[in-house]
Amino acid sequence: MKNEFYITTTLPYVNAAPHIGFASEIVLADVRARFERLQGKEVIFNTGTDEHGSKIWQKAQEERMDTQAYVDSYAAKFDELKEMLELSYTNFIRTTDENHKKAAQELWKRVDANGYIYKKQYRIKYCVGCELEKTDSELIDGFCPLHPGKELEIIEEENYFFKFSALQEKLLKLYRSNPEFVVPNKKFNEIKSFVEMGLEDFSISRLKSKMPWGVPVQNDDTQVMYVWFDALTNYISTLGWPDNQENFQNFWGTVESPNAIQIAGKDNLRQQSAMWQAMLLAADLPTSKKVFINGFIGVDGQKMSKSIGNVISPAEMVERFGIDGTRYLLITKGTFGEDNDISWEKMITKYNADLANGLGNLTSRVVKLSENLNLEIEKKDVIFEENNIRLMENFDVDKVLENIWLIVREDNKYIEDTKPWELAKKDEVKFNKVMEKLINDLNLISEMLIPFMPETSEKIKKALKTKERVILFERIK
RNA sequence: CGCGGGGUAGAGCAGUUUGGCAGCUCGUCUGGCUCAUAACCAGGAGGUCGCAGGUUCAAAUCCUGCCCCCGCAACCA
Repeated sequence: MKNEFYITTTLPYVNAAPHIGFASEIVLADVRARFERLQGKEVIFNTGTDEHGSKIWQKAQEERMDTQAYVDSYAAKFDELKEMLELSYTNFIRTTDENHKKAAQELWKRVDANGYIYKKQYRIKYCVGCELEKTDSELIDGFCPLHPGKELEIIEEENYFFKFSALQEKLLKLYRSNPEFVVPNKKFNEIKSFVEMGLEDFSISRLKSKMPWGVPVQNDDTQVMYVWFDALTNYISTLGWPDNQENFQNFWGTVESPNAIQIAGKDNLRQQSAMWQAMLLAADLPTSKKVFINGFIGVDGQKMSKSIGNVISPAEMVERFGIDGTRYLLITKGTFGEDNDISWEKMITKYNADLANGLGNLTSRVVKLSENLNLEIEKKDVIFEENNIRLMENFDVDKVLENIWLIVREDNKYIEDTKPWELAKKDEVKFNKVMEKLINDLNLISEMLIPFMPETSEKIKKALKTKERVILFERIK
C-alpha cells in the first residue's frame, strides 16, 4: 500500500477576493488530507494562486499598480484562508514563482518536442467599443451586445497552438481504462461525450506586445504563454518537477501508477479532466489518478453574483459561525458534486440544530453528569469503519458526518431512557456503566471529528478530561 | 433536432446505477423529562414522487412522449 498521498485544489485566479465556492473546495480537500494523515499517510496538500493573464494585467493597470505588487496583495488574501479556516495545506504555489515558471517552460519544451505545438495565424474579433476581444458565443447577430451596430474589427495574430485534437484517442483510452477517473459519474459522462464529439486545438500563447504578463515562451521573444497552459503546470511544479524526480514520482505517481487526486469546481471540468490530462499525455507524463468535480453554491435559489448582491464570503461565515461552524456548514451543504443552495437562514437553522442543540448540548450534558467521576477512557483501534472509509474516499463526507450524528442522537435518547441523574442517587454501579458508554461514545465522536472540525475535537477531549463546563457552539439569535 | 442538470410532505434534500412497504433534517401539533446551551425524548398530522402512456406480480426507480425551472455552449481563470 502506497504511503504517499497527494491532493490539490485548483488555483483560484486572483482577480477577486476568495469566495465561498472556493472555500468549500479547499475545506473538502483539507478534510480529505487530514483524514489521510490519520490513516498514516504522508500527505502533500497543494493549493496556491493563478496570477498571470490579461485580466490581471488590465486590472493592475486600471488600479495603477505594479502588476507584481497587485498579485502579491491577492496571493496574501488567499493565503489568509489557511488561518481563517484552519487549513492544513503543505504547499502554496504561486504561478509567478520562479521554479513554477521554469517548470511551465520545461513542460512546453517536452510537449513541443513530441510535436504537439505549432504556430498559426489566429483571427480574433475585436470590439472597439469595449476595447476587448470577443468570441462568437458572446456576439448577438454578429454584433457585440453592448455596442450593437458597431462593426467588429478582425485582427490577425500569430500564436502557438496546442494539438488538443491529436490527443482525443489517448484521452478516451485514459477514460476507458479508468472507469472512475472523474467523479461523480454524470460529470464523467459529460466530459466523455465532449471529447468524443471531437476536439479543437487551442491557442496557448499571446502576443507579448499586447499582453506581457505571462511566462515567456522560450526561443520566441514575441510571445508569452496563455494563462491556462502555465497555470495547470502548478500541480507538478509544486513538487519540484522536473528537478526533484523522487518527490514527483512518490506523490504525483508514475505512468503505471498515478497517485494524484484533484478536486475542482464544475466550471473546471474541461480544463482539469481533459485539457490538463492531454497536456500531460503530450509530454509523456503520468496523468492524474482521479478528478473530483464539485457543484456550485447558489444563494436563495439564485446564482451568487455581485450584481444581485447575494455574495457570501468565507470571512463573514467565520465571523458568525466560527471556524468549525463554517467548516461544518460548508461540508454538509449537500451531496458532493451536486449544486447546493444555501442561505443565511438555512445555515443558522442547521448550525443551531446540529451544532448547538446537537453536539454542543450533548457534550454539556455528558460533561456535567460525569463531573464527579473518574472513568478510564477506552482506547479505540479503529476510528473509521470500512463503510465510512469508503465514503471518505469518495468525498461523500457529508454522509460520514451524518453517521457521526447518528451517535449524537442515539446518546441523547440513551440519556433520556436511562436517566443517569436519577441513577447517580440510587444505583452507582448502573450509573457508572451508563456513563462509561456515554463518555466512550463522546470520545469516539471527538476522534472522528478530527478531519472535519479539528478545534472542536480538541475541545471535547479537553472537556472530558477536565470536566469543565464548555459551550462548544453558542446558539445564534 | 446544440449539451448537461433538476422537478419527491410547508421548506431544504436523500433515494433512481442494481425495480420490492416513500426516507432524512427543519418547521408544525400533542405529550413527556429536568442532567443539559429555553436545550433533550416520544408520538401525530402532512406526499396521486412534474404530466400522460407503456413494460412488470411489483415503478420515484426501466422505456416512450410532453410540460416547467436552471446552468453551459470550447481560446470565458
